[in-house]
Amino acid sequence: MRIGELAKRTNTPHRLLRYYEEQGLILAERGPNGYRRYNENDVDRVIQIRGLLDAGLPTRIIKQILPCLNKPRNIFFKDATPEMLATLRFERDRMTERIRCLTKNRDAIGEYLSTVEKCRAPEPTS
Amino acid sequence: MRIGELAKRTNTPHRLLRYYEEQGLILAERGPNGYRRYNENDVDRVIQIRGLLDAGLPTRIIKQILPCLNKPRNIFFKDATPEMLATLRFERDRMTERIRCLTKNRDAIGEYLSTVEKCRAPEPTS
DNA sequence: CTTGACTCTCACATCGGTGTGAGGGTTGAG
DNA sequence: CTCAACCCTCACACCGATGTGAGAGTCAAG
Repeated sequence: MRIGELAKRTNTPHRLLRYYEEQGLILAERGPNGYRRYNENDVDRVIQIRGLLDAGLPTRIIKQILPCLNKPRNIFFKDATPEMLATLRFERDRMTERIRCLTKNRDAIGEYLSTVEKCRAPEPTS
Repeated sequence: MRIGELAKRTNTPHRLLRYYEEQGLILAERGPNGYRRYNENDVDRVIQIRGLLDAGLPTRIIKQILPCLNKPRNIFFKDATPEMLATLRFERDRMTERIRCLTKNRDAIGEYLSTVEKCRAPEPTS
């Protein structure tokens, strides 16, 4: 598929797809006319990228962790340098901390909401 | 305490504490000399703010949800407008989505790491 | 052939969070 | 008194993610 379709299916502006490519997060083949060609996998990949960006990870880190993820477990074992592994552990722990923080605050919001609802319920609106 | 101590205890540059104040996330009393005075609660509050920022929430949203959180459940029930409640639900769901994404990717990193470790273990380094 | 929808590259703009420094007041220890 | 270590405000700079638009090529439908 071409960039327009990918943009629609991932709900992502063209501009950002090109940006992600520039940052090395996705790579697109080119048709003879110079147009980018994407495949089905790219849809999930872009969605994943956007999710991680939204969760506060910078492209630099996403680029490092993406190759180690959701792959048919074949590659990426030779070039796993100690520094790389350390980075991965560090980011994994950082993500755990983010999850902890988000969960705590989300639950607090939920609790607040249900409290409010309880206060409102006995008093019918009309 | 003054800004320096808060900065040290929250591991946050002065600049940002002033920025958070400017954005309405914290509010500091002022001593007669104009110096900001903080209390113990502000330590946790700043840490919480930083956690949320790191998890991708903008100050604008943090400002909205903070008053509904970790409070002695007393206030903030009259001014809970329907729009406000809708915002809260929306952000809560967004946070849930972030948690889902982070968890999935963190676990994938963990899996990768343990796979690598398993490959390395049987082969002593020396 | 023409037109409109799509694509390309390039470049400048914006926005939020953060860094940095200038210029100046306050305060406590020596 | 003086000096160091704080604090203040203000303002400009940076960086990463994103918006926007100009200028030009491609291509299918009419």
